[in-house]
Amino acid sequence: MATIKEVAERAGVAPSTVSYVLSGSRKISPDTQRAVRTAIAELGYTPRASARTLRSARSDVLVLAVPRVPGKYRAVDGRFAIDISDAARGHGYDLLMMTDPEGVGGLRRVAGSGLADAAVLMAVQERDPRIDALRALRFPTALLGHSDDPDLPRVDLDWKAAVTLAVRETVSAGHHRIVFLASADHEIRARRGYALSGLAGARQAAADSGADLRIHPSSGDPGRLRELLHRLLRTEPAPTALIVQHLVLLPLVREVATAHGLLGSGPPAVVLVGSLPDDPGCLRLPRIELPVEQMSTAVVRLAVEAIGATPRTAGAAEPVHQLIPPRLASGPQVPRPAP
Amino acid sequence: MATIKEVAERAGVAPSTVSYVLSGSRKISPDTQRAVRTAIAELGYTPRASARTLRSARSDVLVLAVPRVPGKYRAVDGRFAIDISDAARGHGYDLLMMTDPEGVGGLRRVAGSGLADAAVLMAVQERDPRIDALRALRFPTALLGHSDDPDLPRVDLDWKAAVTLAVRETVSAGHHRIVFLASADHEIRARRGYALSGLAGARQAAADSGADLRIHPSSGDPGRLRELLHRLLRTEPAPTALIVQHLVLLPLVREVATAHGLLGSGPPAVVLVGSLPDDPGCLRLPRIELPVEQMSTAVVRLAVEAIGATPRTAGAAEPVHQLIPPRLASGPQVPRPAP
DNA sequence: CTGTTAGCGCTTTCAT
DNA sequence: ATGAAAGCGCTAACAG
Repeated sequence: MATIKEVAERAGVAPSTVSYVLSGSRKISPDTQRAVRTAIAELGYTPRASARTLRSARSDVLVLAVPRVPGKYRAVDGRFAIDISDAARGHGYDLLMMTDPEGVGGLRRVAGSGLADAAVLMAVQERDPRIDALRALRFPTALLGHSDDPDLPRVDLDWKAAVTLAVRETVSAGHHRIVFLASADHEIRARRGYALSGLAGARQAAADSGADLRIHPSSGDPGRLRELLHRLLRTEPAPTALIVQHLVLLPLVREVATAHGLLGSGPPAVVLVGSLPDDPGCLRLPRIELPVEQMSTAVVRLAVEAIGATPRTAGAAEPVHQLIPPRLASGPQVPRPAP
Repeated sequence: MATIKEVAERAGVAPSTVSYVLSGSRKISPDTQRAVRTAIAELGYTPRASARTLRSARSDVLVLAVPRVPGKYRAVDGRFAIDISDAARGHGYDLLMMTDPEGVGGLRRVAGSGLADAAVLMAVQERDPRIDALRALRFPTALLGHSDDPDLPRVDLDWKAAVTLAVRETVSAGHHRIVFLASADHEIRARRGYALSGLAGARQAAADSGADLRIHPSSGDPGRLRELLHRLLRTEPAPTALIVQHLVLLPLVREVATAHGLLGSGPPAVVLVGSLPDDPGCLRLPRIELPVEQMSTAVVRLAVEAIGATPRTAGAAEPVHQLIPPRLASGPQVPRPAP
């Protein structure tokens, strides 16, 4: 409601002085400071974001492109949205959601209109059209998740190391016959980064440890997955531990694992890779969590840095590719196999 | 990059004409239209949001206040954020997240700065300070969830009817001894709307149906809840069905229910109230889902209507309190009790 | 049917 | 240490 002019009048100074008090970019006498601050408080003045943005060409807003598949819902998306919003506030930015039901148009509009200063792209696919659109606009961008694109800064969990770590922990607990339930077959066919890296990690861990690691893609279809799991766990000699990267159907996995004695009254011989922090469904299982908060902080930092870098230093330094090292969640340990 | 002036020059018209072509608020000849649209396309022109907002005092942005409890995470919040973003786009609005780690300051700043035109408040508490702040600014607001406040439009699931429906369905399937696991005791003590309404629904359903409905608050503590559930399900004569409103620890509930034979190879005698749509953890259970999409659409509509209503019709008509009627999710039915 | 023009509220030179 | 004033890009009232 109140404008900078009204504040200035009430404080008996020029509008520019009020502006300088607010921005701190000029030395102002203590007396004037006090007068201005009093007037601001009395009028409940808040600067108009639009005027400030129009003038300064900075909106202090980031836009988050959330992937959206109608009918499907991935809990991880909402979780990142919230954590990234927190991280953005920590850098002085607000976060605008772009759920993009209209394809790439929404993002282009927000970027082109100056509504946001930079974009964070989630769950990037190979040859993502959103990347092309933002690049065409020379819009500062940071990626969350795997991507082929070598030019943009990005952050991801080191999925290969994560699976390797899970296998290593399971082997050191004494397990020799282990099933690794990898990402779903459709994710592998789509060449998703986490899916391929997970597989690579499993293969390497198998070679390194010499354990009998039975690697198998999961399935997005509950019926198929149930059948598959029964088959894998029934195989003789029976596996004593199960490592799961495909967590979407975790309840089903639990059910089958329970039937085969891997879960029950004793400590669970099921290890999760990439679970959501604080997910009550995972609390009692040994696991490597998706470091959502850490990844959010990191990707926001990259996006903000890209704002300063883009105009002048057009791709000067090499882009940052930040792989977060996995950590075993504190709490439940991988149990030794039954004797 | 390009401005309206450049478009105008290229099309050989005045800037205002370009503006009118864009807004459609004036009749423009087909020839001029074409020339302008061509110029827009060639230049890749996107109007500056800040200039438009400064001029028109409308930002076409809604702000969503997401409640945030450090260390806790409720999957439902992220889900609503995404669905509300979709709904907002459907009304021509973008959605700004406000995760409010700084308390109520962020919301006040966004409202006061004109960054957003209206607010949607999630998970409103009794005597919510955010409501006071927004009311002081006369900022258009709509609420999602229960609230004491009678003055603001709001949307919620009709939790009382939901629990009543769950009980009715369970009774008509032939169950006579039923346990209702209500919200957690701390939620009831905090007088959360969904908790109290759920209890009320259960009491009324018990009275109406004459069934042996054992109503009990849940617990947020896993250890306590496990013990409680064992006790409730062990009581003789043994209950044949379990209705659950407290879903946070559902995996634990499943575990105990399985041990008592309510879940297993046969159809599940566990009924959920307020589960998230598409949650793989709930797919096989009979349930009344939280109608997230419907609620999101409704609350966005109320927020948008509040924008038009506030300036002139200051609280003219009575505020809308929209209770969404519950529906049994298609799919699994409540099974008859074992003979 | 189209053009001219006056600001919206702020930041930032330039001037003192 | 402070003021004065230009102008960011757009919309809408006014003027043909």
